[in-house]
Amino acid sequence: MDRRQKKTREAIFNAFTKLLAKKHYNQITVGEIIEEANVGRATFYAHFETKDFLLKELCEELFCHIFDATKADGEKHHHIFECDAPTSIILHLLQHLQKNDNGILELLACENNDLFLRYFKENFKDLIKKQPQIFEKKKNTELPDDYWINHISSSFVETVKWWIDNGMKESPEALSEYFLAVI
Amino acid sequence: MDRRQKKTREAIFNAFTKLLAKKHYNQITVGEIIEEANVGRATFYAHFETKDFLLKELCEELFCHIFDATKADGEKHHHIFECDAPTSIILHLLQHLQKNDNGILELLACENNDLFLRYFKENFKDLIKKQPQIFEKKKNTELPDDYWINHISSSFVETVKWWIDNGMKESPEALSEYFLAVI
DNA sequence: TTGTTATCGAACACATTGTACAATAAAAGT
DNA sequence: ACTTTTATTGTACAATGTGTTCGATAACAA
Repeated sequence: MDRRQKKTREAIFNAFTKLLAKKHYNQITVGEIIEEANVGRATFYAHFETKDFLLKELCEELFCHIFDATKADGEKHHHIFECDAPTSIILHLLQHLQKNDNGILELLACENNDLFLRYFKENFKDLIKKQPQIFEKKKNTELPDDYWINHISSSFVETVKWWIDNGMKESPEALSEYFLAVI
Repeated sequence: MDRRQKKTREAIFNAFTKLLAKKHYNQITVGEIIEEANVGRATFYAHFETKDFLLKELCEELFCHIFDATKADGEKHHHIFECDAPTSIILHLLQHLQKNDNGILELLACENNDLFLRYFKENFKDLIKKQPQIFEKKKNTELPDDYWINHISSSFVETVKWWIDNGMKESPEALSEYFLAVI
């Protein structure tokens, strides 16, 4: 990709992220974004069809990044943990979040986090579907698989959300224990 | 309240609900609402400051209604169930939802249900906070109360969401069992 | 009946959107 | 170094939506 394209794309993402931390998505205008990004109006529309597409692409970049990193880490540390127990995966994710590489925390914490949380949950669901053995349900219960996967995914997302909203006082280890306790 | 005011307020709510079942909130214009409701533009703004306020008031009416009904039912049938076990309250709520008095199902099922689900969860939280004895956590775990209440509330909302998204094939009794099984 | 109040329709200023185009600057190919 | 291609820019533009104003009309309450 052209160096110029990367630069403007980056600038628009940064400006958008900065604005999202302050205002609700609905109240952010394209005019504000291009002003914050120092980018021409036509340039914006050359990159993104609408504001909605911008949001979508931002989400995809962020979550691809964090979940790919998790998977890569999982592979790398496979020998250390010697099994992919739930604890190790959950911990990896929480620690990764705590580091806050991409400013993802601001987006998960901001007022209109619905869309981010939805993407978060979908990515987590996929993670579980690919490795169903890590969260086996108790064998005496008659739950639909689909319901079970949905339940642990949303519980995890809600756990993270609770964590962030309460100032992230707890350690990733403690939070991981809470989560595994209710599951 | 004036009979005319009630009428227009009702008409606007109905039009808005109808549109919400079809289109995303962001893509609904005031123009469409007043056309569907057969109401003058100035009249709309005499009732609701903005579209956001309309949504807020609609949510409040709906959930006040359903949770008040639940509480009232709870009182009425108190002698039948003889205790406020989780089962009876959950069943009441699910049966109430299944009846779909206020067209609330369409709103919970529609594309942009985030706001409704949030209101739903908040109301459920309040219900639990007022009667904390019905969902006691296991005594050997060291969970923060706040985390626990948040967890069962969001799990219940997610259960209902899953139910609706899957066509509500299960009976309220079965769904209630699923929910209590994972809690 | 009389006074009050909600509604109406039309008009209005204003903001935002998404597009078009010619000029300019940066990148890539030769 | 020269040329070609491509991205960016600024401006202008039509189209749409927002929220307000105002006089006229109809429904309401006393």
